[in-house]
Amino acid sequence: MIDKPARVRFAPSPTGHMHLGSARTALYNYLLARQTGGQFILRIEDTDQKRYVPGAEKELIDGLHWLGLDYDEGPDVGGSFGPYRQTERRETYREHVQKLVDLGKAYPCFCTPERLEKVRQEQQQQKIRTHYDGFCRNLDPQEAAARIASGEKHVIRFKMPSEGTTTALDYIRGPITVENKLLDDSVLMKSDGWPTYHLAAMVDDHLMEITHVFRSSEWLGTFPLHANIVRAFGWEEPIWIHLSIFLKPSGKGKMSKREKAEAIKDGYSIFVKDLQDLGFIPEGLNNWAALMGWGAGETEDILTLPEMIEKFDLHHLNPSPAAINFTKLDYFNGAHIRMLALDDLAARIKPYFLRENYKVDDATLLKIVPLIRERLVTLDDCLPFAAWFFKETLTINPADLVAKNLDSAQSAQVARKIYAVLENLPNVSHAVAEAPMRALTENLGLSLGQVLGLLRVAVTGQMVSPPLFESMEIVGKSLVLERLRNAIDILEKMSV
RNA sequence: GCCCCCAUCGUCUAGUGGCCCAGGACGGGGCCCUCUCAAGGCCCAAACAGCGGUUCGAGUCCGCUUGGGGGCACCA
Repeated sequence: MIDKPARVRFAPSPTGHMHLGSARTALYNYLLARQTGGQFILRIEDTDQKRYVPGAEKELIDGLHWLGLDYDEGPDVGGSFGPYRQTERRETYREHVQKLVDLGKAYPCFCTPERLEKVRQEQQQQKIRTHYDGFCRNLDPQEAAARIASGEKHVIRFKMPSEGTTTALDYIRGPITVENKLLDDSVLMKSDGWPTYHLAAMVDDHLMEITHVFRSSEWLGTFPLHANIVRAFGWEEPIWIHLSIFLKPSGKGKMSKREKAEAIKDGYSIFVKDLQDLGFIPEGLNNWAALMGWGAGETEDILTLPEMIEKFDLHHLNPSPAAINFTKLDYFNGAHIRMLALDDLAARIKPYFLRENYKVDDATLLKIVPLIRERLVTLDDCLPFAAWFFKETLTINPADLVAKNLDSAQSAQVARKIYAVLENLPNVSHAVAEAPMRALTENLGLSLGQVLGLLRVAVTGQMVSPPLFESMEIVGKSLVLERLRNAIDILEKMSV
C-alpha cells in the first residue's frame, strides 16, 4: 500500500514513564511515515505545568531511539515546523485562540474553579450529565473585554454549537455522530495562559501539516469537540485514527497502578524502560506491540521492522480493546533473539554479566553465544545459562552430583572412571570427547543421562546447562579435570 | 446517571455476502528429536455472545438484547 507521503506525529506529554501504548502509537506513526516516504515527527505536549515530570522527555527520546523509531523532526533534531515543544509555542496558541474569539466561536469565562466544582456537584446529585452550564457563554463582549482589561482571571472556552449533531470520521470506525447539546463548552486556554490539549494539539497538527493522527481511543469522547475546533478555524481535518487501548492480561479494564508494580515481580512491565532492563529487545517488543491491534496477514507472525514497514496497512487496524499477553511477548522476544547475529547478541548480553560483576572476555563470550542463543527468552537469561563460565569457583550442591538411581559411592566410582577417560584424551573438545564418553557409558551399563548428568554438574555446577561437550570445549581440559577432581572429593566425602 | 466505542478459539488475530462444517500465532495437550534445558518438526483440543431481520445465501449487512471497554477537568 503506497500512498502519498504522510506527515505524522507522536505527541506524548512528559508526565511519566513511556509505556506500551505510547510505544505502539509511535511505532504505527513510524511505519506509516517510512512506508509512504513521509515524515515522522516528535512533539512534546508539555503545557500542563502541574503534571510536568523532569526527565520524562529524555526517557521518551531514549525510548524512541532504543526502539529504533527515529524521527525526522523533533525538539532535539529540529525541523522547519518547529518549535516542537508546546511550551515554546505559547504565542502561537494565544493568536489562534484570539482568532476564535474574534470569530465568535470562543468566549472568555470568568467562572471560578469553586463555582464550577459546585455546579458539578449539584449536577451529580441530580444525576444529570456533568457539564459547564454556560454561565459566561452569552456575556456582553464589551463587559467581558472590560473585565479582562481590569485583570480579572479568566479562561477561554469553545462555543460549541448548541443544536444539531456533529459527525466526525474515524478511519477504522467510520463516522461517529453525537448530538451537539451533549457537548461541552470546553476550556481552550487556561487562566494561567497555557492552552489545553484541545486547542494546542489542533493548532499544531494544522500548522505542522499533519496528515494522519494516531491517538488512543481514550480521545474518542472529545473527538467531536476536536473536529468542531478544526472546523471553526476553517481547516482541513487530518485522517483520524483512534487506536484501541490495552487491557490488563485478564482483559478486565486497564492496568491499575498497583498491577503495574506487581507485573515487575513476574519479570514484566508496561513501561519501555523496565522492559529494556528486563532483557527484552526492541525487535521483539516492536513485533509484539505491532500485532496488538493490527492484523498483519493470514500467517505472518515474526516480522522485522523493514517487513512491518512494507506490510503495514491502515485497513487492518483493529478497533477493539486488546488484552496484554506477556507470554506472547516472551515468544516474540525469544524468536528475535534467535535471529540476531552472534556478535550482536554477544554485545547485547555482555552488560548483564558485567552488571553482576563477572569478568567477561569477548573471545569466550563469542564462543558461548551459539550455545545459549536458542535458550534465551530474555537477554538476562544468559546469566542462569552461562554465568558459570565466568566463575572462578563453583558452588555445588552435593546432592546434584549423585547420578540418578545410584548412590554417592557409586557416583564417585563413575566420576573416577570419567576422569580416567578424559585425562587420556588430547583435549575435551566435542569431536574428541563424545565418542569415548558414550563408550564408557555403555561399558558401565549406565544411561547417558546418568553419566553426562554427573559430568554436567561437576563441570558447570548446575543441573541445567548449555550442551555439555560444547561447553567443555570452551572451558578446556585442565579446568574440566580440576572440577571433576573436586566433584570426586565431594562424592567421596558423602560416602564415608 | 449520561455519552461514545467494541464484540471470531483462554489470548492476539485472518475473514470486507458464497472460496469457512471458520485459517494463523501464542498458550495448553500428545508424539518425534535429544546429554539437561531449550530450539525445531508433526499431530490434537479450542471460537463466529444471543435473538430477530435483509438476502437464493450471513462470521461478514441492519436492529435489539447481553456482555465488555472508554470518557464525562482550567490533565493529556
